[in-house]
Amino acid sequence: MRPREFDHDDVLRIAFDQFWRKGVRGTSLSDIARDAGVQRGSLYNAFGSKEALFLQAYERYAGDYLLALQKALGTGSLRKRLTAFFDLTITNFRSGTPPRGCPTTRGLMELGAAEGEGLDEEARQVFAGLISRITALVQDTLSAGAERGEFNGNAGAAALHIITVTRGLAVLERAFGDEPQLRKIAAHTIDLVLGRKGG
Amino acid sequence: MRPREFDHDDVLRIAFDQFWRKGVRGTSLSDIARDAGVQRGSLYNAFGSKEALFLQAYERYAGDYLLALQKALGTGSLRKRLTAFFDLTITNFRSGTPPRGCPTTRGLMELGAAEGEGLDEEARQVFAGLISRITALVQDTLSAGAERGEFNGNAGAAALHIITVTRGLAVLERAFGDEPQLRKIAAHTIDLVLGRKGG
DNA sequence: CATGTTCTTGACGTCGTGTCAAATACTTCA
DNA sequence: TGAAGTATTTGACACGACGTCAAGAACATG
Repeated sequence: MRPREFDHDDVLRIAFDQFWRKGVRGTSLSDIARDAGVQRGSLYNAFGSKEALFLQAYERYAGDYLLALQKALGTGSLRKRLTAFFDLTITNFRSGTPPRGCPTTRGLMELGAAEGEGLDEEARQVFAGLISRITALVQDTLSAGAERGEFNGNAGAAALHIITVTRGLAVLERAFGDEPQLRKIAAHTIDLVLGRKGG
Repeated sequence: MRPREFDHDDVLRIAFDQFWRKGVRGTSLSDIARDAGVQRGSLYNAFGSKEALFLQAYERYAGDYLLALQKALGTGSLRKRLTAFFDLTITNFRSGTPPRGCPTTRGLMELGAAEGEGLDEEARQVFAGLISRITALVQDTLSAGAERGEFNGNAGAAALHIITVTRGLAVLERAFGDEPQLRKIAAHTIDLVLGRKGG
């Protein structure tokens, strides 16, 4: 056994950074290889394909992202929690250091990756899994809020609604990039779901 | 002057159909050329690039789509109009004849097209323009409904909210493909915006 | 120190985009 | 009717990216 000359996780981080900054399509394995100081062939040997590499990098990110969301949803009044949730989501659209006019957002990266063919099905499932887990997180938060009398309504439906708005915001961000407006929409959504009390 | 041997609009239609079925990335100009019975070079001569061709095909589609939306938003009670609007939007996600497990939807095609680099900026603007026009349409409908007492609230904010949900549905459709659930979310959104009266 | 397994390396094949010059076909003007 | 001019078509070319493969290199194990 000959040991790897590079760190698996380092490459994953570097790859994700590139995918995020330049988009999946706009990032070649040569770019990643150069940045990571690794031969291109080694990447194929270690990960199999560009898409498999993306998937691993994405799943790694998804884990971190979920933890952050969980934290944001864990303190304060229900309204505060939801506000923090939207804040984190919107901030995340442009976190990092995007280049000139970069329209690529983490919030929709997986769509760019799946566009065309290839790992479509697998990327779809990974993405769907992330969405589901986020929805569950929000739903739990709403249910807990309901028990404290901060919300009355269908927690499942409301959570689904919130997640839908969240994904819609990602699309709008890509089209307009207007962050203040996104926050207005988010606030409005919270008002609608919570019934405007306290707003 | 030598006249073109193919019809500009025919090619646009054929190209859009391919883009829709296989995604922008998954469609090569060779595919379109073969389907249209045109030489690949002629496409470059006539349209400039794959992305320019996509943009023209997309703008053509956008015009048709807007007309259909306008029609859907034009009859019945406000609730009926919004329901028709969401129906058309959701149906449009999968209209046509997608191949096996096709995850590409018209609702997000432009994102796949813009992924990476190239015409990013231009595609973004075209997409943003379409979103804006749809938002205006919805807002007008809400304002008209408000005058008839069917809605009271901020028509602008509500329209933005609805459009956001719409784009979010497109993302969810891509992730889950579960149409019944999309319709539930749509109905819930209408309830939230209209205040659940009559539902 | 020999052996074997895995990783690395560089060359190759394929496909897709985009460019270019030469050939072609049509219009227009004489 | 015929010649000139112009835009289109055509096929070859260059380039970059993904993916494969065989040969060489480096390490663990006996």
